[in-house]
This record gives sequence, C-alpha cells and structure tokens, in this order.
Amino acid sequence: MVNGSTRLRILDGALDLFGTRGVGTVSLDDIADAVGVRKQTVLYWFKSRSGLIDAVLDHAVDELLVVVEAAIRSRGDEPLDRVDAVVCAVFRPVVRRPALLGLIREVTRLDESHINHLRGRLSAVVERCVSYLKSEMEKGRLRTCDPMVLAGLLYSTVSGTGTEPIVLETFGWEPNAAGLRQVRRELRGFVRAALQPN
Amino acid sequence: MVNGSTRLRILDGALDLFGTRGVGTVSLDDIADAVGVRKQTVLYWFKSRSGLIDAVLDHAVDELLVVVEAAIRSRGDEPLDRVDAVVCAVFRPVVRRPALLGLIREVTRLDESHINHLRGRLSAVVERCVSYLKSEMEKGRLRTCDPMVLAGLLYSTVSGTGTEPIVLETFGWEPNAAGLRQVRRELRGFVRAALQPN
DNA sequence: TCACGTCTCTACCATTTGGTAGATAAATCT
DNA sequence: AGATTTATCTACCAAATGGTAGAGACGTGA
Repeated sequence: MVNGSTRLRILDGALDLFGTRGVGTVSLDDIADAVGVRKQTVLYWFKSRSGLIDAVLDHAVDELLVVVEAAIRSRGDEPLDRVDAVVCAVFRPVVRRPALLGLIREVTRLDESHINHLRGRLSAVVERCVSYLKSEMEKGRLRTCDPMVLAGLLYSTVSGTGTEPIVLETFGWEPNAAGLRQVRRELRGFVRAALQPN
Repeated sequence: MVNGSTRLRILDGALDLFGTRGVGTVSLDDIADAVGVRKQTVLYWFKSRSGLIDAVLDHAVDELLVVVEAAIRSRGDEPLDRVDAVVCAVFRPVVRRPALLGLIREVTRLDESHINHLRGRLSAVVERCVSYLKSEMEKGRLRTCDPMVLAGLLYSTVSGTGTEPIVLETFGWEPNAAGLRQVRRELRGFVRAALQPN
C-alpha cells in the first residue's frame, strides 16, 4: 500500500456512519458516498464488509486507548481523582467525535467474530482497571463492592451519557456547549459520590 | 379486527428481534419466519414496516410503564427506597425479557418520527420523575444536583447494565442466575451511594 | 519507451428488501 | 343459498445490497 489517504478517509467516514447510525444499517454505498468514492474502491481497500468492520473497530479502539491510557497515568495517587481523570478522558470524544463511543456501544449488535476481535483489543486495559479498583478497595480508599461489576457500571454510566443525547433531550436537556459542560459536571459528581468510601 | 392472536404474535416476535438485533437489521421476512407466517401477513396487520415499528414501540412502552408506575407508588416515603424500587422494577425485564430495554435503547438509531412517537408516550412519567427528584433534593433527602441530568444518568446506568451483558462479560462476568443477582445487588448499591445526601 | 504495480473506475450479477395485486378459503350476515 | 368480510396465502416487482471481473489511468524503475 502506497497511498494511505484514501484508506484512511474510508476508515474515518465508516467510523462516523457506523457510530451514529449503527453498523447494521450502513451500506458500502453509504460509506462510499460519504467519502466521495465508489463502492468498489472501498472493496479494494478492505476485502469485504466484514473486514472493513474489523478495521474500523481497530481504528476506534486505537483512538480511544491512547486517551484512556494517558488519563490513567496522569493525576496523583488518590483513586477518586484518577477515576475522575478517566471519566473526563472518555467524555472528551463525546464532544469532539460522538461516533466513537457510539461505535463501541455497537458491540451488543455485532456477531461473535467481531465481538471477539474487539475483546482481544480491550482485555488488557479492562483487566488493569478491575484490579486497580480492587486494590484501592482493599486499602479502604473506594467504596467496597465487586470491582468487576463496578467497572461495568461505570462504563454503562459514562458511555450511556455520551451516546444517548436523544434520551437526555427527552429529559429536557439542551444539546449545546453549555449543556455538555453541565452533563460532564453532573457525571463527575455522580461517579465520585458512587465511589466514595463509607 | 376479530382475530387478535396473529397480530399479537407478530408484535411479540418483532419486539424480541428488534430489541436483540437492532431495529435496522431486522427484515419483515425475519419477523415473519420467527412468527411462522408469511411476510404478507405481517403487512396485512401493519400497513408498513414503519407502522409496525411504531406499534412495537407502543407495545414495549405499555409493558414497561405498568411496572414502573407500580414501583413509583409502592414503598414508603424515603426517596432512596423509592428510587431503589424503580431500579428493581426496571431490572426485572432484564431477566425476563432482555429485548425490552434493548428496544428502548434503540431510540438513538431511529428516525425523527419514531423518536417523537416514543417521546410522546414517555414524557409524562419522565416529567414526574424529574420533579420528584427535585422536590426531594430541596428537602435535603437526596444529594443536591441537577435533577434532570441525574434522571438521565440513572437511566443510562440501569439500562446499560441490562442491555450490555456482552460488555459485562468482557469484564469477566458470567451470565447466569447468580451473576444476574449479583449485578442487581451492585447496581442498587451503586445508585444508593450516588444519591445519598451529603 | 515499455513493462509493471497501484489505484479507481464501469459493468454486471445473484440475493434480499419493502411493497402491490390478487387468488383462495373460511366465517358471518341476509 | 348467496353475498360479504376476514385472514392468509402465492406471485410478482423495482430498488438496493455485497461482491466479482476486468478496463483504464497514473506513476516508477529498467
């Protein structure tokens, strides 16, 4: 491969469409149109629809992992601050690139092979998070509970907040910059309260 | 309409498929096959795919509202207990009928007309919940924050937990009866901690 | 210049999709 | 009995889908 630019544009375009409209309802033609190219060009760079999906998932995970890894290492020793940093890090794509979390949330709708592909890429971070939560609980610096399920709950809360603006709108929320800042503030307070040791 | 049974079977079958696989990826043929009938019979009872979607959404909301309304009225005066009752009520379909919450969560992927249809059906409960949370905060019996956003966060947490077993599995969780009880226990603890007044 | 690899395109194809038209069989009404 | 209504079916159709085959344009190295 010499020319990476078309490939990358397809990857980006597909990520946006998959993330906002759902993987299953986006056709190769849709993606090609969005990128400004023919369907056969898409099939030249990715040998099948399924291959494209895996590549897009990889692309998304790359983008997400960088942000999260950085946040995990940042900010001092206090676990509440560190979790807060991760929450903020995950929330950033919500503003800049809403499709990203939307795509990750598509896992539930994918078939086994894609799910396993995604799992392979995420298992390392996931395990680190769970064992970190556990060790801090043992030190009494987080509310004691099952660290594994807690991690899942945190994921649900943050990702749901970011991927369901429509639900928030139903609750009366307004989707602008001020609204987003407010959601982030409440989200951080919510998570902090839920983790506070008792 | 004299024979309601076929219509109802279609509604139920469609709800399950829509909720588990996503609305956009389920064809009328899929639904017809699941029900044991021909596609044209589906189109006899519902004049178009779009009409079927609205009918299924209504069907789902009916099923959900009954449970929630009952839970809201149950259990004493203490707001933490009352919220807990609603959380448990919403969690029940997670076990008995996983597709139900999965379908509600499809809102994000639907188009304007269906979204508005759903909003119309839900706005009353939603408003009641928000103003209830607000009044209890003013009495100092819940952690003070924006009640509207809080309602959204609670929705995300509960619905995410119920609709993303695959994510939980990635965190190491096992999808059996004991696992579900555990998730419910942690979920209740999580929400209680997040709402506790300070 | 000429052969070769890279990249995007047009031209098809079989299958699937939502939807229409209308036949058929069984109830129900007059 | 004859006519009408109800409910399901078979037979189609035009559009869209994922994918194959292969032509043409472009640059690069010999």
